[in-house]
Amino acid sequence: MNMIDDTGGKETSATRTAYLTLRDMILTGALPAGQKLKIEKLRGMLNTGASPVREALSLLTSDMLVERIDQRGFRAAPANKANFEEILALRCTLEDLALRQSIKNATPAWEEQLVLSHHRMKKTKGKDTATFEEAHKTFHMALLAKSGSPMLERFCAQLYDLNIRYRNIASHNKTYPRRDVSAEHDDILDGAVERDAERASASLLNHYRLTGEYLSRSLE
Amino acid sequence: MNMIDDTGGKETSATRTAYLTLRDMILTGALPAGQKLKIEKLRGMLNTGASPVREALSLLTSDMLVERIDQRGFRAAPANKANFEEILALRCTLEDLALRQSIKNATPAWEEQLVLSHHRMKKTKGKDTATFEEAHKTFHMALLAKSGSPMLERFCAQLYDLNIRYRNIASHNKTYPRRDVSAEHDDILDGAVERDAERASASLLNHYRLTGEYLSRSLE
DNA sequence: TTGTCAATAAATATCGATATTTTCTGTAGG
DNA sequence: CCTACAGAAAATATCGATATTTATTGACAA
Repeated sequence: MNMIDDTGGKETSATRTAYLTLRDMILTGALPAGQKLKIEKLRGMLNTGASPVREALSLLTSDMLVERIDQRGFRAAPANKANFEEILALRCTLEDLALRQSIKNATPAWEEQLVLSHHRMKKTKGKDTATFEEAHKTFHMALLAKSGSPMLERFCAQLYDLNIRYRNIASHNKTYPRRDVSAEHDDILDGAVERDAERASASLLNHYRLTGEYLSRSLE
Repeated sequence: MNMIDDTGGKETSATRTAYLTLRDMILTGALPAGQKLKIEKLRGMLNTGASPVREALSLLTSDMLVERIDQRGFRAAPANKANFEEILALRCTLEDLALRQSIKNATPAWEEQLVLSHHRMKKTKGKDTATFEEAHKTFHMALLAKSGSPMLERFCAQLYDLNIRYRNIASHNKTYPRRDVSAEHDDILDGAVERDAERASASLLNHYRLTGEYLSRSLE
């Protein structure tokens, strides 16, 4: 089979590769919201067959990143202000819930994982965006990791990604707000480590709403 | 092409047919929880090709009814007590939220749709289970229809189906509880129509928890 | 001009055949 | 007696080729 990877070391299926690539392209905006996703074209980009592409797109449906219309193909999920605000509101509700439960179920291991992922996130400060984004997500998910409800965590992760997508879409407008995001993260961490649900939750929601308000404005 | 439907009137794709059939089989328990879903076998059952089957299974992943493990196929989502209780808890949280928002956004049209779907549900009392179940779901979803958040409604619908699945799985144990489900529905409806969020929500959660407790016991 | 409809072009959906990978099984070595 | 491993069998994943469906175009009649 002919995959670009002639360095020898690939271990994953064509479907998975296509899934990850397409996912990334939609999240970063390389594939614009609402755009028709034609199999032939994607098949060319990823140089793979039609079946893996179709399957990857079907899978992306779960993440609400792709819409499927029977008999007339796939398209990148649309993006608009209302949808963004819906995501933000849901996220606040669900993460608040998950965070409080996590604090209730807190263990030393959880706490240490928190400190660790927070530290690692800080270390990525200078590096490229993708590296930071990954560490950032890891930190936020670590906060929820003891909610005791895998499904709730899954919902949160899904909403997190959708939110990132809007961040990427909006970041074309260059005016970026210069607030102290790092301090906000510290607050959340401190609240969680001290098992102070009120403080942790307030910091978290504040963190989301500040970004949210800014993004919302750039989506007019 | 050779589809069983020789009455002439089919309008839907093979993938969609496969999706609906498989979905139903998993929800009713015809395909037991945790079971390996072999393409060849399913291809035989549905007499269709491998592609529609694969695609249907990928789609069912969204509904958390099927698990996909890269390179080693699909299986029906597992079922156990912990998962059931997780679903129940999430459902209570999310539907409570959605119902309160719906009442806040209530309109005459919503109210009338509620009365209508409730009436229709009552009329299915004697008929077969499938007919009742459909009307029952319609009524419950109508309650949430004005939440203002399509994604929230989608989550609720998803959880609703997962719950039904457990009902079907557990119903093998014949001892069915004889409570007045009809009265419970009336309570919810009354609360909603009178825009009494407290009452409606309390009735709804009571309704879920009563069934939940029973089901939980039969899942030992 | 404008709307309708057939012919054409494009894209999706599906099939059947292989290539790849995983799982199973029995055997030889420790 | 168990463990590791080669070979066979089974199942998944993928390809390339068609059948079907939807979208487009352009001619013709109102």
